[in-house]
Amino acid sequence: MILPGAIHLQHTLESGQVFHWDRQPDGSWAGLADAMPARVREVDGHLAVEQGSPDSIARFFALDHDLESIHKNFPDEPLSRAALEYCGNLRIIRQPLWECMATFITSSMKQVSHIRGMSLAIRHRFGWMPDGACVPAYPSFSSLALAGEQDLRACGLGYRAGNLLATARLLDSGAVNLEKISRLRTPALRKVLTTLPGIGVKVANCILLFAYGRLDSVPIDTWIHRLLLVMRAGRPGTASQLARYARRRLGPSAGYVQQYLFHHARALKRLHGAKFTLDSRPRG
DNA sequence: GGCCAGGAACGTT
DNA sequence: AACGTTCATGGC
Repeated sequence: MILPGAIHLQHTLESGQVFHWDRQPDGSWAGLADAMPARVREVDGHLAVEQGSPDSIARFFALDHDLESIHKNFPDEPLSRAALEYCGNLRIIRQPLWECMATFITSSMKQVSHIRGMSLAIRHRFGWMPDGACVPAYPSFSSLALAGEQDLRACGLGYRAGNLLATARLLDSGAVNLEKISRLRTPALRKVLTTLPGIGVKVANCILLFAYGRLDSVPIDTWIHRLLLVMRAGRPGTASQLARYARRRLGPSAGYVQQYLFHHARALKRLHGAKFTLDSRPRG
C-alpha cells in the first residue's frame, strides 16, 4: 500500500531525530509505530507499507505536514537553500511523547551514534518485544521508574542516568501528564518541560519539535549554533539572542529549516571532514 | 592522549 | 542575567 505524501526515508530516519529505525538488507526500513512492528520502503518518493498499520505509520511519519508549503517558506538565504536542495522531502516525524523525551534526555554531550546505542541498550534491557518486531519497544516511564540507576548506567548513560530515572519517576507519580499538557501553547509547554530533570531549553525544543509537532521550535545545539553565527557573519550573541534571531530569520517553520540545516551540515562534514571556518562553540 | 559530542545543573560574579 | 565548572562515556 502506497501512502500519499512525498517523503525521503533515509534523510528522515538518519537525521538524528529518531534512533531506532534500521535499514534492512533488502532496502526496506524496520521500526515501530504505535508500538506495533512496521516495515516500510520508499517507492517513487513515497512511502510503501510492507508491514504494520498504515494509519499509525502515516501519523508517525507526519505525512499530513504540507511539505510544499513548508519548503516555500524556507528563508531566501544560501545555507538554507543548500540544505533544502540536499534533503528536500525530509520530514519531521511525530514521535511518541515519552520515547522522544527519554532519548533526548540521554542526548546531552553525546554523538548521534551514541544516542542510538544507548536507546537500543535501554530497549533490550528494559523494553519488550512486540510480536514480529525487529527491535524492542521503548520501556514505559513506569517500567523505568522501577529500574536502578546502576542498571541504567550499564546502558552507557553515565551521569544522564539519574536525570532519566528522576523524570521517569516524576511522570509515574502523575505530577506531570504529557498528554494533558499538549493543549498548552508552546511557550507554556516549554516551561513545563524544562521543569523536568535533564531537560533544558535545547532538549525541550527537541521534544516540542519531534513529538508535539511545534514546527516553529528551534533546538540550538553546537551545529546550529555555529551555523547561526555564520549567518550573522560571526557576530556573537547570547543563547536567547541567537534563539530570537533563529525564529526571525528561519521563518514560520523554523524547526523544519533547522533540521535541514543540521542534517546537511553533518553530511558535509562526513564528506569533507571540515566544519566551518568560524570556530565558536557555545558555552554554558 | 587530547579533544569533542544534538547540554543541564549549579555555583559564582 | 551572564559566565565557569562539573558531570560520564566513547570515537577519532
